[in-house]
Amino acid sequence: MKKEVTTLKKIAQILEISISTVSRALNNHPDISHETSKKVKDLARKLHYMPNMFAKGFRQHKTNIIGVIVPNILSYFISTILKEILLQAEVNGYRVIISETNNDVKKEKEMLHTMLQFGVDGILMSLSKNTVNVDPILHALNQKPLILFDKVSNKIPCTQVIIDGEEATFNAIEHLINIGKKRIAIIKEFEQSYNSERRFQGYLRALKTNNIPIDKKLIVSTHDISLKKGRSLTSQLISLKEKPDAIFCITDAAAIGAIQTLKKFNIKIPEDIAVIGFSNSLNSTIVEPKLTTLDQPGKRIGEIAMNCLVTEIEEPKEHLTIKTIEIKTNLIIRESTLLSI
Amino acid sequence: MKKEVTTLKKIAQILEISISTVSRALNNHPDISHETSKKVKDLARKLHYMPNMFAKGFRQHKTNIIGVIVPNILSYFISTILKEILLQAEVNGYRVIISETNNDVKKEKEMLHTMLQFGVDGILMSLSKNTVNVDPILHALNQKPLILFDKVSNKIPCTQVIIDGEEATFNAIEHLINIGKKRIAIIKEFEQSYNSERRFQGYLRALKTNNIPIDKKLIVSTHDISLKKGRSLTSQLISLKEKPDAIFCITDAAAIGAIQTLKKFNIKIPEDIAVIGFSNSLNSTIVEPKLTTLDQPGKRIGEIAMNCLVTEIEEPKEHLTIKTIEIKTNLIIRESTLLSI
DNA sequence: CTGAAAGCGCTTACAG
DNA sequence: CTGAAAGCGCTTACAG
Repeated sequence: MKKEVTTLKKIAQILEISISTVSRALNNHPDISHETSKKVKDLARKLHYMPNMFAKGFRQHKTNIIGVIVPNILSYFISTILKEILLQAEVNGYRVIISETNNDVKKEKEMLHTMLQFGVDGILMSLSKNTVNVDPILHALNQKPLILFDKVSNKIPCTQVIIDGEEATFNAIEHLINIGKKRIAIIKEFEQSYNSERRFQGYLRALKTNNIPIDKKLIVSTHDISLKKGRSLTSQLISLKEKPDAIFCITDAAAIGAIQTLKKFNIKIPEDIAVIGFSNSLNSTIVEPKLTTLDQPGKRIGEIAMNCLVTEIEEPKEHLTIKTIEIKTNLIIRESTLLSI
Repeated sequence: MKKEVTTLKKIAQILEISISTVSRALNNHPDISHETSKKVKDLARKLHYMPNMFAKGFRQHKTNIIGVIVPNILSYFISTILKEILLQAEVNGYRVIISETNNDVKKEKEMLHTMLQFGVDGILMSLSKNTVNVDPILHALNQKPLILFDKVSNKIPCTQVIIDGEEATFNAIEHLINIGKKRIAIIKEFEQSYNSERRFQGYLRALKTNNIPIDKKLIVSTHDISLKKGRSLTSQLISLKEKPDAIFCITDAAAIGAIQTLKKFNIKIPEDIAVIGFSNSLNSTIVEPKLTTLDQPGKRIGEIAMNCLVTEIEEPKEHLTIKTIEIKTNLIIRESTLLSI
């Protein structure tokens, strides 16, 4: 079934010239006469010649493959980033190998290893939730260009591309304050989550800037932020003696859970309690009331990360240094905070 | 910056044995003495030896890379399939290169070409919406195992893995009939969509089986099925003199659009008009009322497609024949058809 | 049980 | 302008 493949050798034999000449002709080497070059190219086309990338990569120590490692491909935000990475890769002539860790640190390490072994030219990576020991990553970084995005770590001296979650949250909280909210709760993850912590810092700064006292009862954390947890933590918040008048959730999923619970208890949104999420996911326009949320421009992240990687592949850096690129983002105001004051 | 890499040669030199022996020791060749083998393996570990997969693949004409081509990675259904493909690939020792066509036929052809050139061992593919000329695919199929999933074509003699959309839709329509609906509308795509047509056949069969006359006014088609189109086509349907009492949409997105429009016009769901979608997407549980929908087991599709591909890679088939694997699926009944009769 | 050698398909410094 | 030859890192048939 499998067809015989055309090689340089075959073309050379038919044309009765050397393999070197064929190779050069096909690579537009200036030395080759126009005549020869044309002859070779015509025949190559006719025979559907396809260079064997393996031989080529092997020879040139460049594979034009980049590896991408992400925790979970099902996340819409991650998909958006991947989509842009694929596009940019194509534009720059790279193929993309994707691996998913499912937040398993052991797998993460293995995948990093496999990718290096495969000779990828560089790696784009979003850390798993539980990555504590960064040694495997440092080891990889020593061998090939590596760039982190979204889930990053300041223990790794490389380029890192993230959303400016601190400022974004700051703006979201100020928006709540502007519509008259004073008891603003936050549903976040535990401390080990870098993104959650940045957002929490924004929350704290906004309260401080506006002279609103911090009430620890309004700060609730969970290990795995999700729609369900959004529901249960909201139940917890509304059973407080002094209820919150707004809830900021560090993900849309949790915010949707919050909305569902508030509706169940007939609490008016946003009059009694306003809600803000983070992601601008598809769902945020499907829930009722429509969710105010922070945009998460995955496209920008993917674009910048990929372009940085291409640059580092082509011009390897001498010294490893941490360089964080923070992308500004916008608050998208919808019904869940739309108060006619 | 880049570290010196360990090769067989280096290990051989240090141990003062031949490269062949090192290679055999590492590959557990039975000939090698236990002692030598241990010595080699220990040193290899110590030096972090990683076989150069390019040299290996090049030598063995096997890359352990498979290519996946899909129209759009942002679709939740596609992501689910990809997730399972990645998992199965890992289990079977394959790496996965993913490309996205965005329904561009020209790109589809290029990607197919690039993948072959890259020496993938096999290809998993979901056709773009506009694929008419299947020659490039037939050409690829002649060179490497290729399996289609979800978006398939009966013009291509290969294994194809799909949802049984005909039966699924048949069941959905019978469910509507069982709750007393008689004027059942369908929102579908135009004829060139294979999946849409299969679902439409199920619709027709269900009506026929239950002696319900077909009313052409209740059959509406669009080129690009979407939430927006769900809205506008629903407006169209409810402006009919004889309104439908149920709407079946071939995607969840369109069904959500339908629900939004019905609510806007204060039409009761499901009492006045019931709605069913297709996908069991995340959104289907977020809309209110929650959407009755057909599950689309992406996991099963990914699993079966990948396993078929691995089989074909390991035991190439002699003759190319079409073989369609249809996966049964379930109706998930939620509020949008939950009538207390 | 081990080694020398050929070869996978390609590129490129060297020679002419 | 063109060719012969080496070499990328590995595997394996052949010989001992």
